[in-house]
Amino acid sequence: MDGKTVAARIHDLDEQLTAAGRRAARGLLGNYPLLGLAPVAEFAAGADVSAATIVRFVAQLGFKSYPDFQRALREELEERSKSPLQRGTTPPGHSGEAPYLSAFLAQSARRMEETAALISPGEFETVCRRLAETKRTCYLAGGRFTDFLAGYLEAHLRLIRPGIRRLDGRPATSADQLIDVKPGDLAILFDVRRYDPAMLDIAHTLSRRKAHIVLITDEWLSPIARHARYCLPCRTETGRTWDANAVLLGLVEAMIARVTELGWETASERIGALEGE
Amino acid sequence: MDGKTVAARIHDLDEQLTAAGRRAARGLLGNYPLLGLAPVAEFAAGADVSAATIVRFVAQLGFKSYPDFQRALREELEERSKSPLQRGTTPPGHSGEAPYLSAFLAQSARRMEETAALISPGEFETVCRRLAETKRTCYLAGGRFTDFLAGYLEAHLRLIRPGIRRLDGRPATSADQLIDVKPGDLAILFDVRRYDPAMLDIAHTLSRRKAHIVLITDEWLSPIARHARYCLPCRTETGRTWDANAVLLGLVEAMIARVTELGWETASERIGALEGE
DNA sequence: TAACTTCTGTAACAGTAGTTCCACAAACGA
DNA sequence: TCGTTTGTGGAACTACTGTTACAGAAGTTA
Repeated sequence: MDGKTVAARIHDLDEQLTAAGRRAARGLLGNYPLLGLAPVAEFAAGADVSAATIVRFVAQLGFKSYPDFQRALREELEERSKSPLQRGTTPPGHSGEAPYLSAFLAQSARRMEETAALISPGEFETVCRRLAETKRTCYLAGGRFTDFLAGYLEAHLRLIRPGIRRLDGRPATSADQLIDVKPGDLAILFDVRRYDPAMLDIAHTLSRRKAHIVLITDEWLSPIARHARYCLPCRTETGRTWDANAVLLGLVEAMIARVTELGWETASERIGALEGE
Repeated sequence: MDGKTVAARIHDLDEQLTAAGRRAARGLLGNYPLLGLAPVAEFAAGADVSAATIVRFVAQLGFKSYPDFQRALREELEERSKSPLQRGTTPPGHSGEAPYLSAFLAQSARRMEETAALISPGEFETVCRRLAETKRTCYLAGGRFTDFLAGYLEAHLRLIRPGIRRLDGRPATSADQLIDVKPGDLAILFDVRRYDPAMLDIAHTLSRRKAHIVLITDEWLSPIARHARYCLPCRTETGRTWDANAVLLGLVEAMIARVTELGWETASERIGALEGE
């Protein structure tokens, strides 16, 4: 027919799709283009709609029959395999306007890649190794918009190893929570700009007790950096009202993944217990 | 059947193949596996043999029917698209050990870009518009590993507009929290795999009360999708123990950014108040 | 709330695909 | 060279898949 990919056609329709049609579209885009190469019944089952809806959907895309649609998918797949450097799932042939979401996510993605250049691989590895050792207690804390990161990391680390303690942000209670800190204990602190004075206090205390601080921060570096033994900065700048904390979560997930690998003996049992709960 | 690829099976037969069978084999291997996904007649034409030969060839490979053979090819293709997750944009300048963090973040970045293709721009925009309207109450809830996302979104939305309510996960209390829900109210639910039954319950209740559900989920779609008016799926698959939830946070941040823009009159005052606090 | 419009799934239909049979052609052995 | 065996393609057959019509459900508007 014409040079448009099926995926592009789907995005062109977009608004014109009905509820069930949209489910079909999602199903296809979800595992593209394989679901479309299956028989109608299977496609329908996979997208949780009826076969009739699939046929209507395909007709709406501009194909005169289902086999016709499948042929287009196959040809598309053939083209793609011919030019191996076909990156990005969004071909540049997109018409006019730049979709807000694509642009935003692409920017976040770029920040994420830049972050890899910002952090020394060796430092990252060392931090993960220290986390995988179960001998020392590990403390976690975050500020106003980063506390949830501490929570996320805590939830996963608890599955992987014992000896995890999370500090809540209130200065009054944090003092109590820090009494047990021993020299050589690990503390992971999150602090991004509009840096939190309470976090700095905690860092001071930890430093005085000779804990080893791992700081996860932004490219401008929290004042805590002076007390930190390890420092993992992320590129968060967006030029908008809010910074990109998704990059921090990306780093956290990388840590979780690496620590899971390193402590797999311990972790696998514990995770297994979770699955069977 | 078994784990062998079709290509491997062909090589196993090899000697046992007849002249025409070999032509079929050559044709298939020539543009693998696309020719096998075509109808028999086309496969036959492409390999320059008769349709009957193709059927015999497929039977020889150990498949009990042609559709069965095609299913195997599709599954194989699916597997193949899952495995090259490791192909990081590894800069060649790095000697020695593989930079784990770079590879990981590159993968996350890639998932983020793919997510843009998965979500319809119009749907995203519509959801943001609805969020920027301050007339309706907006409810938020998340599951085990996604509750923090609801929390993050809540914290920001509260700054932008009034009428935000977060539901906690406990079934006992969630019922109480839902009594005030009015038809047309918005509810943003997070649910990723190992889908949370409690979330489904909440979705049921919301659906019964005619709330409009916005579902943020993974590419396999939570069962809540059936009740959702808007559905925003993210690519989270990593092939590792844990999925990539950073992508979800990326989406959430995009929503926050867009809603901030749309409701700037209201938002700027409120944010100003925060700065000066 | 009620009438209207639009959408969606079920079930019957029709067409096309995959399958099988049979006759012929080719290769091999006597 | 002839008979036998094996491989191959054409054509009829069958079964399944894609299609379509219809009725009920859902959503929308007054």
